[in-house]
This record gives sequence, C-alpha cells and structure tokens, in this order.
Amino acid sequence: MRILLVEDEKGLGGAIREHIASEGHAVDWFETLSDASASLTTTNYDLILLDLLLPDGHGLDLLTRIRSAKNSVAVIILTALDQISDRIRGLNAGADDYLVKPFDLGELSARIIAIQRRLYADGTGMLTLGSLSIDLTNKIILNDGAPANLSSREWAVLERLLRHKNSIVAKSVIEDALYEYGAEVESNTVEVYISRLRKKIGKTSIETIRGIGYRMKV
Amino acid sequence: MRILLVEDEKGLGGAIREHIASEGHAVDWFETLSDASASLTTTNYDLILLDLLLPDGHGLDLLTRIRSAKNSVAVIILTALDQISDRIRGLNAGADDYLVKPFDLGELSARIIAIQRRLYADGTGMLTLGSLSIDLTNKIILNDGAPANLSSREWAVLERLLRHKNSIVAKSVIEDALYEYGAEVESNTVEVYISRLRKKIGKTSIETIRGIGYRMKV
DNA sequence: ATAAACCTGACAGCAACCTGAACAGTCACT
DNA sequence: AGTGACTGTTCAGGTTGCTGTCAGGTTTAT
Repeated sequence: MRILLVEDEKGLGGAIREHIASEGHAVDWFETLSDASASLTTTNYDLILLDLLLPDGHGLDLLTRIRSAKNSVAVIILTALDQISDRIRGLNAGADDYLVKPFDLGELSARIIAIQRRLYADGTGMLTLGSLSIDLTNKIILNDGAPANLSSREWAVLERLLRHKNSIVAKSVIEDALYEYGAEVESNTVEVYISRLRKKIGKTSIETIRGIGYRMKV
Repeated sequence: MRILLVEDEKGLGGAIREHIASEGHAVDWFETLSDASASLTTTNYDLILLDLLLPDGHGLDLLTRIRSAKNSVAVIILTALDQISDRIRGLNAGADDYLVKPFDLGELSARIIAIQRRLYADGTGMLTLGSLSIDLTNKIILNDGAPANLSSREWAVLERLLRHKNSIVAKSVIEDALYEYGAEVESNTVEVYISRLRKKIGKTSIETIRGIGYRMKV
C-alpha cells in the first residue's frame, strides 16, 4: 500500500516508517500538516497515519478537510490524548481507527492489516479468483494448488489489481503504488511486471485495457 | 522472548535481569513508569514484569493504559503487597499472573514458561512440524527421531519462527527477540543463526522471504 | 498500411543472502 | 592454572534472485 505518515516526533516517526516499510509498503513521511496536505493533492494514498498535535495545527483539521473533499482514504489517528472526547471527535471526523500513544508497533501492523482487509470487501484476507487462492496476510498464492513465489514488487502490483477487481486500474496508478515520491522510472516497468505476473499466475487473469491500464477479472 | 522489566529496586532488578537473560531472553530494564512506557512505544515485547510501587506512580496505571490501547502483551505483576485486594485489582486490570515478593527466581522461570506455552495456541508445549518434534517446555527437539541440540540463541530464533508459523517473520523482529535495546549488532547475526538452524533441523523447514524475513512452514 | 501501444526474453548490476572459518569468552572438569 | 567443548559474534567470499532497461516482436486502432 501507499501510506502517508504525518508525525512530528522524529524518533517515533522513524520507527514507524521503518517498521511499515519492512512490511512492503511505500511510505511518505511528513512532519507538518502543510507538507502532508501538499502531498495529498498529488498522490493517491491508501492509508494515512495521522498524529493530532502538529507544529502547524491540529490533525483533525486535515481530516475534516479530507472528508469534506469526499476523499475516502483510510485514516488511523495516532495521538497521545487518550481522553474519550478526543477519540470520539476523531471518529466523528471520519477516522477509521485510532491508536493511543504509547502503542505497540505490532499493534499498528494489526490495524493496518485490518484496514487492508476491509479494502477487499469480504474481510477474511483470503481471496479466491478462478484457480487462484490468495492469502493476502501471509503473502501466499496458490495457482491451482501449486504455490507461486512472487517478489515484493510483484505483490504490490497484484494487490493493486485485486483492490479494484473488475475495474480498470490505470497504469499510472500501478506505478504510484510501486514507487514513492522521488524515484521516477522511465521505462516500461509496469508492463514488465504484468508480464511476469501473468507468467506466474496464469495468462488469463489479467486483461489489458489498451491505452488505459489493466483489469483483473473475477 | 523480548521482556520488559519495570522494577526500581536495583538489587532485585539486576538479579531478575541476569536470571532471565541466562535463559536466552532479551531483557530491557527500566526503573520508572515513564521510561518503561516510552520504550513500549517503539518495541514489541512478549512479556512485561511489572512492579507496582514505583517512584513516579503506580504500576496498575501503566497496565490500565496498555489494555485500553488494546495491547495484549502478557503481564506478570511483581509486588510486595500481598493483600488479596491488590491481587484482584491487578488481575482485573488485565494482568496474566502475579508474584508476591519475595519470590524464588525459579518460580519466576516457571511462570514465564507457562506464559510462553500460552502463546502457542494449543497449550501442550509440544509441536510437530514435518519430521520435527519440538518440546518447548524442555527445549528438546527431535529431527526424525534424532535429537538436535540447539543453543539458547538458536532456540530464541526458532521460537520466534514457530510463534508465527506460516506467517512471515521480519528479520528485524527476530533481531528484536535476540537483543535488548542498546546492544546493537551490525553484522548478519540473524542470517548466521538461520543458517545454523537449517543445518540442524533440515534445510526445507525455513523459507527465505527476500527483502523481508523468513517463514516457517507447517 | 501505419503508428502507437503493448508483450516478453535477455541481460547486467546490485543488494540480499548463505556459509565456512576464525576468534574470544565462558564453563565444566581436571 | 590448564584443557577442551561449546557459544556468540564477526568477517569474507561466493551465490542467488530481484530489478530496471532495452530491443525486437506482436497486437490493436484508425
């Protein structure tokens, strides 16, 4: 997933970033609301980890703006304020979940996985797609019973397609899921990964929509 | 296991720390609630040993906060207050066990082992994994009937993998289980232990997930 | 027919990983 | 104190497998 982290404590921010990145997500980390909202205008995130007390304002303001712009990105609030009123305000403002500091990084992972599952309607974390069985949580994929080993980049592409199965996923969207801001790629990387995926999980599952992108059929 | 010890009596704290460490666990020892809860934000513990009367507050406050943050880490309370009311309050607040001071270090070990068993769903302390039979309580492992002797560090790695069998265990997670905060290791220790484990219990049981960590298959 | 878009095999570079070996420290036993 | 077995850590050299790029072929739209 592509994750936006807004946290001004450098120690905690670094720890979170490293932890999430090691689980295969692309993380953009900002320490202020203004930097974060600037990045929001140009990038499509799957999840925002939002601290509330920030040097240039209160995180709930950003959340309110996000929701009033009809952006349904998942948001987990990270805050030291464990008063009930703040939790309620956060959830009312449209947060999906909250974590009270201090929290355990493993707990954060669990919440992220829960969010991730919610993105795939059924909620189990298991998917069946034709002859494919996919365990998203443990990154295991069986093609007609035979295990297929996907690299982390291949998983990222597959995940992105699964999230919008039966819908068209633009090539640029896939590219954004692969690379965080900065590292730009000039060649036909996405095509190459689609090709590699097809070789591993079967040709028929991914359809090409010429000029636009790809679609994964149920 | 990675264990957080909160105890302000230096003599007792040092003794506990040394005793547990000699059994292969990584121990972080703090003498105040605030230091302990700071460490909780960045580290994944398997167990907390919690004294109640501390210089900056009462241990139950920390425990309450931990549980209200939905953190399910195991907690053993260490306290000189042997009144029934305190035990009940501790267990109500979400402690897993308690020990009344003065206690025997062997008794502590026994409680830790009990906690450890509880972490492997089945509760028997015995595991079978392909041609491996593993007795967690007595640290005996049979590879196709032939006993394999594992060092304590090797056990720590194996244990960590078994706790999450069929899931991916990040290399950093294994490292955290081996080393307490501060004593950082720069070289490829985890890889070396994985290599030694494979040599002792068979190559096939531990799978490498490149760029992330390892996975133990059932 | 033509150009644009796409597919895919090949490849070099590189980071991650594996593993044998060396070495100091510890422990039990003499 | 000496000895030998064992452990934890580090290092170096070899291996593996991922990644991005490209070239040349194939498909599709107009």
